[in-house]
Amino acid sequence: MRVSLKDVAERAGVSVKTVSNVVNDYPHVTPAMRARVQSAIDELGYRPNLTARHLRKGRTGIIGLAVPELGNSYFAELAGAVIDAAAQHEYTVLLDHTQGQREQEILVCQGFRARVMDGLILSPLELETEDLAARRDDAPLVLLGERRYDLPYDHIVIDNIAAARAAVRHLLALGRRRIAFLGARRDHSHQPAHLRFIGWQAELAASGVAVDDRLVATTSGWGHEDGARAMAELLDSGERPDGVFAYNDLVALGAMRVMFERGLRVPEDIAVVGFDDVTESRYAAVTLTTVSPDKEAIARLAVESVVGRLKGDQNHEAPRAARLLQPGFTLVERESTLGRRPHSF
Amino acid sequence: MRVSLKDVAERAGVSVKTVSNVVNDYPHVTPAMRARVQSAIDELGYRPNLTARHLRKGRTGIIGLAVPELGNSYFAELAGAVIDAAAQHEYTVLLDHTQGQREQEILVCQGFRARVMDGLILSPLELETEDLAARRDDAPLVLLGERRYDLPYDHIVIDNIAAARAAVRHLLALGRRRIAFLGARRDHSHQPAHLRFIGWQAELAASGVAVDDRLVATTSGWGHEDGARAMAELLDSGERPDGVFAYNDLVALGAMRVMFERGLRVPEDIAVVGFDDVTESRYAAVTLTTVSPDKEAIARLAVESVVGRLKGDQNHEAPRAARLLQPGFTLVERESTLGRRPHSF
DNA sequence: ATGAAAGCGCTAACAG
DNA sequence: CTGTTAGCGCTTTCAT
Repeated sequence: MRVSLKDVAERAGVSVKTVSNVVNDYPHVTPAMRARVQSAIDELGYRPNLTARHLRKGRTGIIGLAVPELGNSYFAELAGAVIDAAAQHEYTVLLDHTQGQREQEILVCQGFRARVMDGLILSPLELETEDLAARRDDAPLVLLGERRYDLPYDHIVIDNIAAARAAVRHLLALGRRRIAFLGARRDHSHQPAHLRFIGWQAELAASGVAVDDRLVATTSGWGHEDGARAMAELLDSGERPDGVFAYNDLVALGAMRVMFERGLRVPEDIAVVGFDDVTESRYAAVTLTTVSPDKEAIARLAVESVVGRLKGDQNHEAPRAARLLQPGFTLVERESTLGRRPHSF
Repeated sequence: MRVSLKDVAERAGVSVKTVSNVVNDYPHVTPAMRARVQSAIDELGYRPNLTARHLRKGRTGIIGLAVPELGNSYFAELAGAVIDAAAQHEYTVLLDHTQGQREQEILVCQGFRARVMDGLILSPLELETEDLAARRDDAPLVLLGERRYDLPYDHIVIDNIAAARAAVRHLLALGRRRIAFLGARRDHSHQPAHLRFIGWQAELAASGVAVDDRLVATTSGWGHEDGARAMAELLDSGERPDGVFAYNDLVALGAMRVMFERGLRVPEDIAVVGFDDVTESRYAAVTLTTVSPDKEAIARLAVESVVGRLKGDQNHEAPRAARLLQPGFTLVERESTLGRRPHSF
């Protein structure tokens, strides 16, 4: 059987409390006592039972992170950053993926298999305001990404409209006029992908370029395959854009694959801009120009939000008002818009 | 404050046990009783405290998964598969990344911030046999990947030598004779990357092709950047392979980027084979021929191994002997060896 | 500075 | 079929 505090106490001939003090680095313990207890701990190979500690303290030291899809490297890279940021605060991350399904997102934010998590970082795709409003769980929740909800939760997201406009502006500056948007939802008056779509529209309008609905390609998801399919359909319909702004890098890369297959040159025939700046984009045959959100900042802010509220609870402070935090982004210009650059390697 | 079983019991005018029975779907409860208790639960918005349950039952329902790097989509995709497989057994996954650092791998397998995990799935890179032998934690552990340890832990790994040989055989069949290996470690008599390297050597030798050490490029890691750097160095050294077998897809893709930059055609000048079959490889400008391990099988077997041992403990069964499980793999032949194929889109 | 005892919320014997 | 009770291993008053 496992060795408990009591076993160590018996072995060292002291009380449990003393052992607990040593384990938790309590200030007032005589060095001699500490040494005695420590050796008992070592001899018995004692390891504290975190579950018991958690029950007692009411906190588990675990925060949840729920993203749509780990196969999308943006979320994988973000998850890595969150794990690291959490570790800085001595928190562990429980990772879940929702496949972008509303049901799964609801389950996660209701804390379904939770109550193990002190707090939750959620990157929703299909979740509706009403779902979130119906949330019973009182653990701190912070939202990530483009979807907006008018509810008192911290929300961390870059300025998607500004970022999209910067991307489109870049294409316009290159002289492109027939700029397609890849990755809208069927109902584009709605979330998600809404803001990037709006940004695309706004920038075109501001530059006096006609907004052509035939240049908007909808997708069901946002992976390579969706981008490829959307691009193929667009081309099959007879449209011939000279620029493409994609919902994200994966969609952009999938679309580029189709362009290559059909003998279209990037950027000569079609210039392409993505969104996310995943590692893959830096190593594509034609490197991808893309909006690069500050992932570390996003991760850090998300963790700080959750941890901050947790600390607040603990100190019986009045809850802070919900905040909208906007980390920065940059437009990284690469070959898919600028053309062949000098060798990097 | 949170509502507990006791509160519900008072409200419903029954004992805690009865409430517990209802919550746990105990068979022998009268429908009337069940209804009464259920409504009390609903009114109070009761949610069971899992931590308490865990303490009581000695199990947390959480298994850990530690991979080197989430940014590598192979591991991200694998993690997704493990999460799904675990969910089938009603387990939740705690994900960690070790950055392929020995220290971190040791910490994880010692169950450092653990005791929260009932079991652990670890994909080690630098961990040594001695580290593992020194493990005190008695939670079930299953190992993933190429590294072998002569210790009584289940190990799940495809036949790397056979897979590497199949890859090299494919290149040889295409008439290539100067086949480079990208991604060895400085000390190639050693793990990891050992088996794939051995397979490369063995297949060349078996075909009577000279094994040329100058065609072996070492890397420090296994990302795009490592592949790019290794390929650049190889070419700078004046070598001119006609085939490349890379440790993994990311290394292969990184190397291909360099080939494109230098005007080398794939596969005409250099045919390339990778390893892992990440999604990205199917959408590259030149799609990548690669060894495709059965990720779902790996995930399923890993979870079943851990869960099986957990069940065994519970039933006081004698522990099963450690097993070596080898899921299958296939060689997926694409453009990087076969050349331009008919359109997919 | 250390010890004794209570109890976090739950499940599992054991009664009834 | 339902109630009583004793802990799971730990932290934490409250004493000393």
